[in-house]
Amino acid sequence: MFELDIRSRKPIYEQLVERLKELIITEVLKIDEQLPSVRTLAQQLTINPNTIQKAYRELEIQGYIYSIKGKGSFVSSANDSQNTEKLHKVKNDLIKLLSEAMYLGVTAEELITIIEEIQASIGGGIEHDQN
Amino acid sequence: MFELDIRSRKPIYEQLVERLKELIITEVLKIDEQLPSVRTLAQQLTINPNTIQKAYRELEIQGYIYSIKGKGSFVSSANDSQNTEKLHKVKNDLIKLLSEAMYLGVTAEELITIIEEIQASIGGGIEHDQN
DNA sequence: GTAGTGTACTACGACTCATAGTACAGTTGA
DNA sequence: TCAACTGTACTATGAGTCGTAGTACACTAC
Repeated sequence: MFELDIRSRKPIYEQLVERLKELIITEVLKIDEQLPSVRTLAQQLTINPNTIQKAYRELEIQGYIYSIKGKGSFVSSANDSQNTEKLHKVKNDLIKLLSEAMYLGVTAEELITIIEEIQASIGGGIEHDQN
Repeated sequence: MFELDIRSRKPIYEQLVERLKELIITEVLKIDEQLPSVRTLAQQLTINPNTIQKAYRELEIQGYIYSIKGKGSFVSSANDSQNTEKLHKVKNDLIKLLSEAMYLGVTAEELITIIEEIQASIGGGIEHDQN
């Protein structure tokens, strides 16, 4: 489920944040699904529970999960009021990355194909839920 | 030209790398154009020349610039053999970010519009050069 | 020879990260 | 009511990274 790259410059808690975010976005983890507990995941990954807690806290701040003392941590629904600010940041990052991709030779057509592939794998599911 | 966010968690040299990369990608800095020298830019930004050198070295590793001892640092042309590996990384990052954007409610149409806008501002220039 | 250029190294202090350890608050089920 | 789970928060410590100051070498151009 998780592959931590201990030798990466990227902090372990950030790798966790990214990986969990991916699992939520790709709907491997569903809304209201419970995440592994801080202690359980720490044991599984052989890292400190505080490190897990730091990742979970960041995900909560970004609105991806919610936590209840005594019960656990769960996946949030996507429509969160925080998202407008986060959306702005994601769009800014996207513009930079898309520019870089095009600078490196990726065509607009290739990029559009990537978007369509993503839409087919997750976008359709979201639209289906909205019916 | 540069705005460094001293309070950012992001290291200064990484901010420099990103900003210079943007200037190269958007063709504010042109191929073979000389960058400010390490010492000059350090003075302008009131930071250490070693910090500048670190940023310039990273840009050189990524293939965006080339440096000549005694002469200076210059913008590389885009078609560099390293780019296939970097392209792969950029594509992977893009897929994640595009997925996140769509998860947050950005439609495929909006994303395509963004791509077209980028293409209009820099892509056209690149295609023009290829004529 | 001077004045510019890049490059590399050491040493140091500040900061971040991950850890170990501990403790408190809450929930649930027996 | 208690045990076993859950989340949350804190301190202290060591390791690693970052940016700095300082220094020195190699190169180019005039």
